[in-house]
Amino acid sequence: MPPPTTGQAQRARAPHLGPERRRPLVLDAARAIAVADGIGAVTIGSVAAAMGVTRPVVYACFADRVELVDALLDRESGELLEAILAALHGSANPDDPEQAFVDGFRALLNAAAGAPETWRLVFSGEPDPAIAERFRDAKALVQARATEWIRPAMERWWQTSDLERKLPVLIDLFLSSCESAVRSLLDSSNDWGPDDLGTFMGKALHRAFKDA
Amino acid sequence: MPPPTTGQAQRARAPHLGPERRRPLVLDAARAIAVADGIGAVTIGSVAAAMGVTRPVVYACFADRVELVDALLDRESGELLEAILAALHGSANPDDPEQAFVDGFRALLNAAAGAPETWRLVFSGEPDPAIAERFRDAKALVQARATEWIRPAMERWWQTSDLERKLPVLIDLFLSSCESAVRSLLDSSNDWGPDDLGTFMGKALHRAFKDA
DNA sequence: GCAAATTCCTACACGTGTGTATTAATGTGA
DNA sequence: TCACATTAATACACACGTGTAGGAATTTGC
Repeated sequence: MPPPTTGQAQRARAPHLGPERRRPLVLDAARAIAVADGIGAVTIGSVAAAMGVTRPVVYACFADRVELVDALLDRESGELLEAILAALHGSANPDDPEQAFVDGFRALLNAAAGAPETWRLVFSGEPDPAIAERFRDAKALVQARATEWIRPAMERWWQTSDLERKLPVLIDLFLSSCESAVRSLLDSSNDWGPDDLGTFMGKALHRAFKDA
Repeated sequence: MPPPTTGQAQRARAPHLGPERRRPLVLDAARAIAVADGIGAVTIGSVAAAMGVTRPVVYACFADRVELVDALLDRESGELLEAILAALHGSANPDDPEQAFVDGFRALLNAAAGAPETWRLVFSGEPDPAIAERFRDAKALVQARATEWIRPAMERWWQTSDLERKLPVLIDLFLSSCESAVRSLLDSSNDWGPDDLGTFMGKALHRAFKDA
C-alpha cells in the first residue's frame, strides 16, 4: 500500500541529474555542513543525507572524502587566496608606509566582508588530518608572499637592523593580526565595518612594525 | 608450547597496579601520544596499546575518552593557565606601560620555555569536537582576565577614546599576538629566547596599543 | 510508444573505535 | 601454603564511516 496522505510520503526518488550536474550541488551541501558544524562533520554520508540522496550518488561525483573536501576547498578558497594576495600586492604604496598598511587591511577585510561564509569556513581551523596538509600549503604560500612584501618594505622604509632574525617573528605576528582582524570583522557582536576596522588595524600594525 | 627463545616472548601480563596507581601512567601515555600525533590520536585503544595493556584497564581508570582527555588537559594546562594569568597580573607596573608589556611577554614566554611540550600540545589547536569546549572555556577565561588588565591600563595611560568599541578588537589582537609569540618561541628553526623575544614583542605590542 | 542507456537505491562487507560481561591470572592475608 | 579479593585479558555487541556490487526506476532516443 502506498503511503497515505498523512505526513510526508517516504522520500521520493531523487531526479536523474548525473555526476556532472550534481557535482556543484554536492559542494553546496558540503559547504553548508562545513559552515554549520566544521569540516570534520563533512562525511560522504552527511552530505548525501543533506541533499536527500544516498551515498553512492555522492561517490559517483567524488572518489572519496578527501577528493570531495579538496574540491570544496579549491572552489571556496580560490578567490579567497586571490583576495589575500591582491591585498598584499595592491598596497605597495612606496611613499606612505602607514597608508600601505591601511590599504592592505582594508582590501583584506573588504574581501572578507564580501564572502563571509567562505572566510568563516576557512578561518575556523582544520580538524582533519587528511585536510590539514592543504591548509599548511595555503598558509605557507601566503607566508612566502607576505615575506616578499614586508622584507623590502622594512629595508626601504625603516632600515630595520638584524632583519633576517626578526622577519620570521614579524611575519607570524602580521599573519596572526590578519586572522584576528578577520575574526573581529566576522564577529557579529560588534559593529565594525571593513573600512574603519581596516584603518584601525592597519594603523596599529604600522606602529608595531615601524620601529621594530 | 611456550614461546621458544627466539624473538620476544608474547607480551607478558601487565602487573596488578589497580586504577589508582595506574591513572597517572595512563595520562603519561596519553600525553606522549598527543604530543606526537595530536589530541585526535588519543583514543582508549591507542593509549592502552602504548602502555602494553588492554582497553578495559584504561576504562577502569577513566569512564570514557572525554573524561580521559579532560583529566589530561586538567593536569597539563593547570599551571599553564596559572602562568598566563600570572603573566598578566605580575606586569602591572603602573608607571611604565612599555615595561609592563615587556614584563608580561617575558613572563609568558619564560613559562612557555619551561614546559615546551605542554604548551606545544595546548597551542596546536583542537581537532576534537568533544574537547573543543574546554579550549573555548579556557580561552574565554583568559580573554576576560586580559580585558580586566588592559581596560584600566588604556584608560589610565592613554585615555583611549571610544574604548568600549575598540576593546574587543584590541583584546583579540593581543591574544593573537601572545599565541604568535609562543609559536615563534617554540619554533626551533630560530634562535630566539624567552627574554629577548619577550622584549621585542612587548615593545612592538606596546607601540600598537599606545595610540590606538 | 518503447527499447536501451543512464542514474539511483538497497544491501552487503569491511575497518575502527566504543563500552561491557565473563573468564583467568595475580597478589595477599590468614 | 592456600583461599580470597583484586586486577587484567578475552570476547562480544554496537555504532558509524567507508567503499562496492547488483537490481529497480527514470530518462532519452528512436
